[in-house]
Amino acid sequence: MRARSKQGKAIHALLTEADGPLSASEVWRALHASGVGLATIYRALKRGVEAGELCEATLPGGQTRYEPAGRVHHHHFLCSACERAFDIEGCVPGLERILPPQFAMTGHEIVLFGSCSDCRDR
Amino acid sequence: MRARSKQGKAIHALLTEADGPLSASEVWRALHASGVGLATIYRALKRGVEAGELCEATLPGGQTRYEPAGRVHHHHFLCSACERAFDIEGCVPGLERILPPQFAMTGHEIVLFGSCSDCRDR
DNA sequence: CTCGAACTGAGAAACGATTATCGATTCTCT
DNA sequence: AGAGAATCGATAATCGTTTCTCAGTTCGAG
Repeated sequence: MRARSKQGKAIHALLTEADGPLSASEVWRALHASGVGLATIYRALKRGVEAGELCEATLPGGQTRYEPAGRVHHHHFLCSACERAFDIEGCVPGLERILPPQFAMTGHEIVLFGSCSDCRDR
Repeated sequence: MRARSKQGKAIHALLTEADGPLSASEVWRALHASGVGLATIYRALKRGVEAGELCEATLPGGQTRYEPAGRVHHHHFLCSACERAFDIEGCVPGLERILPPQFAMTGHEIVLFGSCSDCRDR
């Protein structure tokens, strides 16, 4: 196993410190100024998922978002204005009560929509 | 205003009778045997949204799904095997309790994942 | 019935997201 | 330092989805 490259460290650090899952292009927006190419970002994200260090967040929207694996169960807030996703702690009980019996549930995702603090005033 | 065409009626009927929101390609799979072209489906879906008769379901996945507008509040089940979406009646209370105060919530979506009845045995 | 507007099917084109390719660079081990 | 493998950045290519174009058809008011 080879050590993580400088670029790989930067990508991983960005995802770890972010307020929520990031898409490849969001990572690129943050890092291309320091010379990181888009292909490198896609490669690092894919490698991260294969290595079990990252996982894909299943949110609405055209692009895959990534977050560090192994986080405690949480959900997401999606800002309709800036399209950013934010982590939300906690969950709600009673989901199995609305599940019809013919389905076998393996997971769930709750997405709250609205405006984030940066966009709510404007 | 012109009356709905034969094709438009078929598309609307399909969406109304479906178990959940359908994507353009799902509609096409159901109707191309009767000679309906893919472009017609995209045009009818877009027209339906503009006319307020249809709305887009905001679910994870690469394609937009459509359902008749004006349905009572409900959520969706997404089969991981066949990728079909199904309507689920009901909702759960307490979502506002997990919303951090810096966000302004305008809506929410709950997606349950798992296997539908057709896929759970295989 | 006649005309023009709206609609159609087929296929080409556009689009955004992602992946593959290239030669150059960096890393790790010896 | 030197060899070989992994990674890099740039860019071309690919992929699935959606839109556009065009010539032919259908609708509906007059």
